[in-house]
Amino acid sequence: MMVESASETIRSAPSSQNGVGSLSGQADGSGGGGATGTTASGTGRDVTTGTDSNGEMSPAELLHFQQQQALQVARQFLLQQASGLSSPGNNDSKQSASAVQVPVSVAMMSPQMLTPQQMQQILSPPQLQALLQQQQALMLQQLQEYYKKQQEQLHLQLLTQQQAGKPQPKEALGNKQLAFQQQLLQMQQLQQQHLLNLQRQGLVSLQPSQASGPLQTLPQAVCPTDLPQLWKGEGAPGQPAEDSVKQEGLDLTGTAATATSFAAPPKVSPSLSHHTLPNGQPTVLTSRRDSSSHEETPGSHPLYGHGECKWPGCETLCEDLGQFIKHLNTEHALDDRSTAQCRVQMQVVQQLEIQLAKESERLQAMMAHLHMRPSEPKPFSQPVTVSAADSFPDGLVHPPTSAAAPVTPLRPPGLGSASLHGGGPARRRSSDKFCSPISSELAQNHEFYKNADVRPPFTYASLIRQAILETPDRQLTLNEIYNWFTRMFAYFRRNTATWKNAVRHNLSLHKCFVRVENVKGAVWTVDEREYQKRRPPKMTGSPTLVKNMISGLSYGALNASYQAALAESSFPLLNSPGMLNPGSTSSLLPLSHDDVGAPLEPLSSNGSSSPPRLSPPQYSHQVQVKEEPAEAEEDRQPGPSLGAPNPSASGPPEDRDLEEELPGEELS
DNA sequence: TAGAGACTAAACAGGG
DNA sequence: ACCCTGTTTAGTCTCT
Repeated sequence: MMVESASETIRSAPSSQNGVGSLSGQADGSGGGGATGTTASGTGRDVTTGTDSNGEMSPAELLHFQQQQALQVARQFLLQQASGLSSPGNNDSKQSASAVQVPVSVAMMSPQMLTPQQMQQILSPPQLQALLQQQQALMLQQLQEYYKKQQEQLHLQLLTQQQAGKPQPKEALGNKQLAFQQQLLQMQQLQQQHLLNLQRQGLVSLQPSQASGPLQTLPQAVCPTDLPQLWKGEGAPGQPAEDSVKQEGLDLTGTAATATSFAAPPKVSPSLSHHTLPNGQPTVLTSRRDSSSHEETPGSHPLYGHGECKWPGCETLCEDLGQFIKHLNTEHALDDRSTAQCRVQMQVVQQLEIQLAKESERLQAMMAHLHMRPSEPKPFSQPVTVSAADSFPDGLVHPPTSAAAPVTPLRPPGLGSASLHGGGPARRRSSDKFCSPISSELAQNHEFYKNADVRPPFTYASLIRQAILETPDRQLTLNEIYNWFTRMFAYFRRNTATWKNAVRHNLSLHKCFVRVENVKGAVWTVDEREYQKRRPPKMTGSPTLVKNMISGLSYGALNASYQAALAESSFPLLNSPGMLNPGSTSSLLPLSHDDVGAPLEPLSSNGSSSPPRLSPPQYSHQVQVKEEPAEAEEDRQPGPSLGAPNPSASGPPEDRDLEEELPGEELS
């Protein structure tokens, strides 16, 4: 009642989320990256200019200068490319084509007019990589030089102060250190933001090693672990941190709540902002937003969502953003604990990056084995016009691009074509039942769906059936079905009224669901024969299917949050003609057919207990179950629960599906 | 463009 | 009266 009505009110969220999505989509597509980039560096400059009074370039300015320099070099590079276009001996026809067509027009323009996006379209991925790596190395070098300079200066100051025999108050000394450290941290932040911006614009696709390189060098130069010691070493124990917090507090209180969302975090916990990949799904969901939140959702914070603090392991409830900011300042100030947590988080991210690299490699091998020719260079030249926001109108999964961009066009497991359309509860018409086998998909991505607020790309009917079949006696009450939904899918922990209604509707509507009066009440069972009838006899090679096939190849081993992270960068690719043009589609068809046919869900879902083709005995047995559930419960072997993903389910089932899918379809 | 499938919303009824 | 369960209808969207 209350819950229902409450959720009913929440229901309006999706529709509004669509609006948000479109908004962010605009921002993303129409130069949001550039906006974020300038904004990021802008805030950085605002922050830092005050602290640098020695006439030298502030860190922010230095970085800004570096960015400009990078752009200049890139432009020159482009001009060179444009002038040397007469040699179409490039191996990659696509790349050469894009390099030939665009630069000619681009070269007519003033080089300064080139935007990163344009460069991205013009340069081939390797070129971009090389270029940006070069620039990053340069930046790094200069930053380190700057750091050394600052350090020397500081030492000099300290020496002179000591020699002067006037023991400067500890606090003053500490404040100097503090300011210096702040500058360094801001440098890191700015560098990070710069890289993020570049990545966000698709200019950089850092391999894990590459990503960890530049990003880590500075933290190593100014090791985060040293920070607390620095704080404590120079000033009174805890005092500097307190001061800094107070300062931030002043800033926070001084600025409107709208401004706090962005001004506060980097300053309050610099080391945190250095790793904009906080843990877990919530952050993944919001971290993309954080780049533009100051533009569209001023009242948000990457570490704040659903009324609670998303700091790893915190989950403190905060009523509003202001309270959260307070909480952030008090509980997550720059101290040993926070620093340690950040380091842990950093390691988590690195591990994920490594894992991603491995899984990507595996995927490529798999796809290559299946003749999908995946190892083609990523079509970077494809303008990334399909914003992730379009793909995620609900704004739920907005993975950060700060992590290494996926090498292969991956997508989150659960996001079939359906999610491409409306996302959220919006129309997600899809050939869901043709999607990858729900059972294996669920088994492999169980954790993903469980944690990520992503709508599963399955129909209600298939989900209900799955829920029922997962139980030993193949029957569930309505409430148990509800519970299964909420247990298995984070998505269904919201909007309860909507999907529960849909579940009931599906149960009643589809003949494949049979209601059986039990002793305790009514239970629902699945009439597999009817269910199979629902399946159309033949598949066609629709793009949807191909997409589903791609998702069906699945990435079960991937961490859920990282899978979500993969989603964003993969969607544009999936939608790009380069990936799914008719030609490639046709080449994919055979496999897609197989895999898509795999939705012979009974096959994989029930493994041993439910043969691929439902033999009449099997069917009758199921009918029996309905009538005598208790009895059947005993002689039925509890089939491999899909909810508990078994490792074996990830491999063989696919093969089996591939083999038996066709005959299965003839069933109907 | 029509048809089918799917989703959402809502109304209604019966039982506890 | 309220809630849950179940049925039914209607509108809409997407895909073929």
